Amino acid sequence: MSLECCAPIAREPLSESDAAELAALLKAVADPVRLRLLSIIGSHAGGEACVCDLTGSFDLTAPTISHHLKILRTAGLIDGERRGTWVYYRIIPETVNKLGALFAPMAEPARADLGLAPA
Amino acid sequence: MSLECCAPIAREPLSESDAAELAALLKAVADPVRLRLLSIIGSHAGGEACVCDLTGSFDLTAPTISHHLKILRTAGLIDGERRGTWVYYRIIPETVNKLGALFAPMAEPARADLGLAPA
DNA sequence: TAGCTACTTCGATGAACCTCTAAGCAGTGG
DNA sequence: CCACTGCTTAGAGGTTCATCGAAGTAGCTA
Repeated sequence: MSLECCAPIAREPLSESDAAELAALLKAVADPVRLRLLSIIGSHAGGEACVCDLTGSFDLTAPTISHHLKILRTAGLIDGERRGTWVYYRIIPETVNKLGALFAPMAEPARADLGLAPA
Repeated sequence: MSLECCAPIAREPLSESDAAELAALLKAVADPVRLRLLSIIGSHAGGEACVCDLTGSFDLTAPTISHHLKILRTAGLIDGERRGTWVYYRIIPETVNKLGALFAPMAEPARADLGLAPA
């Protein structure tokens, strides 16, 4: 899937393979814990956060957090790097932008396209 | 959740309740079949499509398509209306736009915010 | 009324998923 | 070398989910 994968969702029918790839990406963010992980990492000072900054925000065990981070990393949404004792995660903006492009703002009525009503 | 629910994902940490609501919305689109259903409905002439226009595009039974349409409708992504024999579905743009706002384009480096280093 | 088509609801099955505990790996420091 | 902390991997248990066949509802037509 290229960086600029697909037209906005309502522009033209998605191919089966594009839909599969986008669905996999969306499944990675379709979880409240992972959504909050992303937002915490992305808004953290320096653009990155170590796992120790994350576990405190959840009533979950460390292995569970690690599991969610792995899913985000596998999906290409974040990248992790070990520096000494700690592992730091950072958002990969290109992947997030792909989702933004998919749901790019629609015109509200979406009916002008048809020549139905000039008014 | 208001129309303009949340700041972009990487701007500030999501609240637990916002994350839960957004995750529910994302789970509705995190499926290749539903993604294609949305794109077919949205790009169909007239901005709407009847179920009979949809089933032909999938190797799935009618109950399964109906199941996916119900999930999209429950999530507020589409709206259905019966006219005579057929049922027509239409995208609700406001809900789609909510997702677009969540993944609004990020600046690529995202490090200028810190005053860490101009160079 | 009866019959036909379009679509939805119901109930069941098998796969995928979130969470945990236990155990393993990496790095630091006595 | 041993102990300790930070994080990940492995395996298990309970829940959710996609899909199907069968049955139900809604509308048209004769």
